[in-house]
Amino acid sequence: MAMETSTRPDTHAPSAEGEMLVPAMFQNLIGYHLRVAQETSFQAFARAAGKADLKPGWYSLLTVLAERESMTPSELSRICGRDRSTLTSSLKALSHRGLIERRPNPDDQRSYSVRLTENGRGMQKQLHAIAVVYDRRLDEIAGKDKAVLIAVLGRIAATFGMPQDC
Amino acid sequence: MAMETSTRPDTHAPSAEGEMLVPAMFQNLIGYHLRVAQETSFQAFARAAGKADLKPGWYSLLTVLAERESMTPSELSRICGRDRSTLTSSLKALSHRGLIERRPNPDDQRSYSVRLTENGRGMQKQLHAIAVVYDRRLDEIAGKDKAVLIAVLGRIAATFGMPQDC
DNA sequence: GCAAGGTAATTTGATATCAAACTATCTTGC
DNA sequence: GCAAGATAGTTTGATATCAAATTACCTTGC
Repeated sequence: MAMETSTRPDTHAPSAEGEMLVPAMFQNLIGYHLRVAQETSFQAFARAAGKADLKPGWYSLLTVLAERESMTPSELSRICGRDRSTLTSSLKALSHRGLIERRPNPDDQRSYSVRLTENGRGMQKQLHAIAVVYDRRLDEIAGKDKAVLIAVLGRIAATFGMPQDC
Repeated sequence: MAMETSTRPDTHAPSAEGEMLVPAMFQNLIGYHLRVAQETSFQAFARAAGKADLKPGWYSLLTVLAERESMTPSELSRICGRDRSTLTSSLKALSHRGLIERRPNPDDQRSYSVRLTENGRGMQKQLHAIAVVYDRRLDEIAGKDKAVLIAVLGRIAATFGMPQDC
């Protein structure tokens, strides 16, 4: 079936049973392959991070914060593509653990801004290191097709990532 | 930067604000683009399905069942890549709504098999129709790169989708 | 200046998910 | 046969997510 698995075709029983044979109806659906690839690779990252007692879900939050002096929850929500109500609890946890700090916005009593603490920056760096390791494997897998892959994925995100309707 | 966006560079204000500008640190990470592309495109499908009062999460379950006379929950779990405990509640809901039926396995009292009912088959067809519509847009976006895309995604899934360790 | 409507964050409620503990049953070794 | 261990499914507990409702504050039109 083409697709040379390349690495060790016989050690530690890699074939076996579980390999998740693709249902025929999904065979030709990009969405299916996209989903499976994303889920499996993210779970690998999450397992590695979890083993080091790091919360994989915090990675993007911390990273986005690492690139800006400070942001409001709503800005973070837009950039990370998570609902504001989701961020409420994440930010509560991050702040509880001293990874971020909040400070009131003097111009708007409803709002506040968050920024990384030193600890938060440290955790971001650790998570980023793990992410980079996993992404190197993705690089190898993509090989010469990396640029095409990223371009296509970018177009998908741009097309479907619009506000609501279309 | 190569990657001719091709389609309408100016109509209906595509730039605007919300476009989720990619954080610099993620720019070169395949995993990031993979995640965003998957999430946005799946959400589009889920919204469309939800509007028709169909549960998008049931799609893969029903589709897998549509291709086999019957299966046990454990087999479904392996094929769909969901934990067995997750399936317990899904199957309860599906069966509650008359979309599947369970029948005891005479050879093993612990187990049972599930199969689609006529209604279940109908719902699968409706969901599949919606999925196909969305996938046609993915096809357009991928264009000539579709084969490469699917191949790379397949390799990613195969690499990371192994049992546990490596 | 004040009422009407908009916006920021939170709370609440629903769903999906996994992992670990549990129950019931089956299989194996002896 | 029967005890020990494996397996099928479920339950329980934790987390992540969204959507809708809520509260507090801001902005605008007049």
